[in-house]
Amino acid sequence: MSKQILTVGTSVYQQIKRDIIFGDLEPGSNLKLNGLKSRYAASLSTLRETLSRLASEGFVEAPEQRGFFVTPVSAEDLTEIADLRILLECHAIEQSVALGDVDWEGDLVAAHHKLDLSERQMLSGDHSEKEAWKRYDWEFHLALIQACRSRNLLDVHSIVFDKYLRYQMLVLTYRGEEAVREHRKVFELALARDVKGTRAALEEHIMNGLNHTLRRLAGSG
Amino acid sequence: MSKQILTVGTSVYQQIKRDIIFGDLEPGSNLKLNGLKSRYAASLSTLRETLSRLASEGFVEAPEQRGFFVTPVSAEDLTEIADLRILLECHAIEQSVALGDVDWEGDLVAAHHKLDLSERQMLSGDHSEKEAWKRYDWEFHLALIQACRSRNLLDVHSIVFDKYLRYQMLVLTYRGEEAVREHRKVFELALARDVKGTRAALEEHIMNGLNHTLRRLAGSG
DNA sequence: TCTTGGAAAAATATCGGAAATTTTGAGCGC
DNA sequence: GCGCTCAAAATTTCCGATATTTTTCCAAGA
Repeated sequence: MSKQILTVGTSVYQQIKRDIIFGDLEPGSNLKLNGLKSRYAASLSTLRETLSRLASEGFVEAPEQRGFFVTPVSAEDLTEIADLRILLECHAIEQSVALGDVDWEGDLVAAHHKLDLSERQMLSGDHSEKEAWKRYDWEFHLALIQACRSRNLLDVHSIVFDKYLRYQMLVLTYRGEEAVREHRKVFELALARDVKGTRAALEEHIMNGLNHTLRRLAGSG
Repeated sequence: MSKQILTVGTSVYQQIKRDIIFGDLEPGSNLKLNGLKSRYAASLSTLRETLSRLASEGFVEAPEQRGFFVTPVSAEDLTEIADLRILLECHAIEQSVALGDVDWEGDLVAAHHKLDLSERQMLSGDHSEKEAWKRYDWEFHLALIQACRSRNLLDVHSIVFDKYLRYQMLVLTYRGEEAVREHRKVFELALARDVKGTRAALEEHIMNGLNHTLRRLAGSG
């Protein structure tokens, strides 16, 4: 729980990434260095360093000599990202469910419990804790695949997951009851060590989320 | 063919990445900023920016407050990367072979031809053009999956491919005749639009490369 | 009116140095 | 000999200033 003392660079990196994912920095918008300088209280060099990192992860575009932009959104991009997430996460969950040990099960139970609590709160109409819900959702999906034995796979997945999350945050709506059921189903199949079943349930969960988000994205604009 | 005028940052980025992939910067070695400054003729800020990018791609490690290191190598890491490459590239090639149009076929034929020439030169004992061979190998594999219709997938793949390549360069040896045959087989199955066949041939090609590289890696230590 | 040229303004890219942190190593007590 | 402390050295982190490039805008000519 204790917060490590952060360097300015890391702190600014986390803030900007968060602001992009939560839509506080609008997709496609121009990130003027001087503007960011006052907003995030860091020097130009530090900001450039941060934006370069985000650019290589794909949250920012950095055309040579003409600054930085928040990566735009589009239905095609969302579809690609969801496909990629399915490819990576479904592969990882198969490995993980097959290989996970007792500690993995314990962490998974804990993560699901916290997500469940948070989703019930959202269901009851209290959307104030969107950021907390986002964290629990992430931690649940991470717990599922944690035992896959590939750091490289987990690293790539986490970036794709965050990109997917930006779209979810953008449409602002919560799928409710349906998502709760899907999470529970994946959870139970994973504990039962049903490799193929878990995989199928996860794929369905992501596809449903994609369709939901695509509809809202088209609806708003 | 014309070379764009590059910014210092981009130029240094390409040089350092190349030096890591080709082993001129040793795995695990400490990248002292002042040392790099004279070697690559750039300021500290520019170098930090570059190293941050490479760190987020995974070629460099950047523990907080204690500098930068070339990412170490290990048999486990190589195995993970090969698995990831199979996951991504085999998925992409299925899409690509199914969807590719006439232009795709044309580019593929050209890429295979150039790779074939380069490999024959390597076979005849002339290893002077290792860097050119590397480029042709990359361009061939890229041409194969180019029509997959997912920029996101291609972007992730290119990083994983480069990481795999570093291990190949590290062991220095060329698989020769065998690799030539495998490339030709993948090429012909792709042109024949045999989706599953191409996929299987590609997977076999990567697995053979992995085993070859793993043996050499263990051998040299 | 439309296009073109080209300064003025704005923004980015790069650098060198100051501040903060980690590493080194010599001296001291046990 | 071994570990500990603390200051010196090395290194990383961060910022302000300069150089370069792009963008804006206005006027002149077709």
